[in-house]
Amino acid sequence: MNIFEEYINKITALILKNQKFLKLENLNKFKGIVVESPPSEFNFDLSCNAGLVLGKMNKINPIALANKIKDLILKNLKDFENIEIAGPGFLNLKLTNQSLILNINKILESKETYGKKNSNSTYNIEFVSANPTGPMHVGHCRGAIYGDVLANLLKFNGNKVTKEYYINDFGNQINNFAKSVFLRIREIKYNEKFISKENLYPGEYIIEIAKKIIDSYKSENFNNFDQSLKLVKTESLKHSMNLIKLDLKRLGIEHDNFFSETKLIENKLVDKAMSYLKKNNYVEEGFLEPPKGEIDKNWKKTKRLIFKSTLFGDDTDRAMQKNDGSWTYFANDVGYHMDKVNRNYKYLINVLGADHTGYVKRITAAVSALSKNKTKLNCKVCQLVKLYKNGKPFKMSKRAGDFISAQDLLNEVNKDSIRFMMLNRSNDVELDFDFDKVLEKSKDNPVFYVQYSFARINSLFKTLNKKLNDEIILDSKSFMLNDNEINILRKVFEWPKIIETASSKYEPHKIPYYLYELATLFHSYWSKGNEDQSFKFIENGKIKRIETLAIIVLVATVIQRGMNILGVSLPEKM
RNA sequence: GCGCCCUUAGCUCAGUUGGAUAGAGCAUCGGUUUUCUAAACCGAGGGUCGUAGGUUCGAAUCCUUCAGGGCGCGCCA
Repeated sequence: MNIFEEYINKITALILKNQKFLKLENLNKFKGIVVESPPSEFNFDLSCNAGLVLGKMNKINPIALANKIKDLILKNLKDFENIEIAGPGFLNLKLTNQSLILNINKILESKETYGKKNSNSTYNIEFVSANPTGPMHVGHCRGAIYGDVLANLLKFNGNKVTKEYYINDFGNQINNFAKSVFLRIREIKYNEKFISKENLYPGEYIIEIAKKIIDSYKSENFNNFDQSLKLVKTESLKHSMNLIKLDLKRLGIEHDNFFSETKLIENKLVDKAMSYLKKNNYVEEGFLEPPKGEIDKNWKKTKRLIFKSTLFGDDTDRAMQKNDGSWTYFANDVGYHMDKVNRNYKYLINVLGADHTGYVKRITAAVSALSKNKTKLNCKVCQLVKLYKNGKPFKMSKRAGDFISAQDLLNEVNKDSIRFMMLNRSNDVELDFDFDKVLEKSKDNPVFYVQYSFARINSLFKTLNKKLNDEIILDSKSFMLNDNEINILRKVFEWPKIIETASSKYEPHKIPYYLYELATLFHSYWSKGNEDQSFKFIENGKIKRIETLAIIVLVATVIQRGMNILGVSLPEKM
């Protein structure tokens, strides 16, 4: 249930029925008319801009029109005890106690599903897809959490979601990775000094992987790289994917499907995609202009297969083949996305890091071409994470191998804080992540703040010897909400709207913001009892007013739903 | 040179299908604990929404200009 939706429907139906009386010729499908919550200083439950919007369309004074609509509503709908015209022509509406009770009961009944925006579509979310040449670093965590929470959110609404990881286990970097492991094996086994070179991976984890391989293959001599390549490669990949999966698990993330680039090629999916695109004249042999950026001495103007991605909004056409005629990384990815398209998802989402911004247009173009514009690929880019420690920037350099891994982070900070903090920003702004702040147990740290409100609620129920899901019966004769309660209730009414915008725009960060605001209202109400005895909830071991209990259960319900979607735990006691 | 993102209080940021007096947290200053968890609460100060135009009853939000910051710009992955 969504109270705003409910009343916009009632009000627009009423206006439609009385179109002639209101002298409205143009309704334009009520575009732009909304019911929302008014700014808190007005002390009303709902606000509607019908007078403003329809007034403009029909050239009628908005305040006069709003007044007429007000009379109509009061005469025909019994839900409101008071309506006022405010500002340039807003209708501010106050619900009767009767309808407040009705709406509270609806939420109490819907509990598990409160806020759900019913939908039954299918989604594929590709996220993380970190190169399997080493463990995840902190930067990967942001996209990982973003993708995971997006999946939770879409699932909450009833969609089928596949969480997918594309393993780039093909190409030069994997060979370099295998070579690094091979040389470390030689170092351990034969005391050959490992000399770090440009294309090799220096990290400590390479040694760990080397040791594991030596243990598992005691009879192997590892004398010749070419001979050992296949073994070392598969084994190294297995171990580093395990490292990544372990990190993901510690973050509370589990993918449904791991898609291997090597298998993609073995199954000739790229060739299939290419022949499809050729048939439609989206790919043909040709020449490209040299790149505009840095000069590349390996660049050659030779004939090769070109994808005409400019037909689908890209800035330039893209090469599908390298100098030696083999497929480019992009061509492989096109093959992969052909497979995704063929799996018939309604929506495809790719979560990318900031360093892949330049990739968005071409892959989006590819999906348009592959699906004849039927499947929409949406690429969401997560901006950089800037690390701080003691308020000072913490630099990472991948080259020297001194980057901060997800493990380092997880060893210092618990998963709940990482998840909440990484989501506490819109994905398209840079995020400052301070190791120290995230460990603080105070209002600075929003995770604790929200968790604490839930712990307080639980402690209250413990004192009352009641359970959160015990039935609550409100008596309409004596029903009365105080200012704190009505403010909390109005916030609770907004929850479905938060879910709706967060999921339709793929902006999960709205959830932590909202939960923080809700927790603030609750803490504020709670603390009132410290200043004024009469605001204590409990007297002689019993709740003073049943309304208070109802409101508090609503808060707990929404916090549970919200934190569940965020994948952050809610201790009952802190 | 081009593309994407960003510019809102001293700091970090919410707020964009155009709406009411632009909001939080931190920091600063002042207050609250015999009684349901002070990991909390209450109060005060703090703004030319980067610049200049435009669209209209109305713009932080839409369009254009310019400036500043970030990321990227391969036939690497």
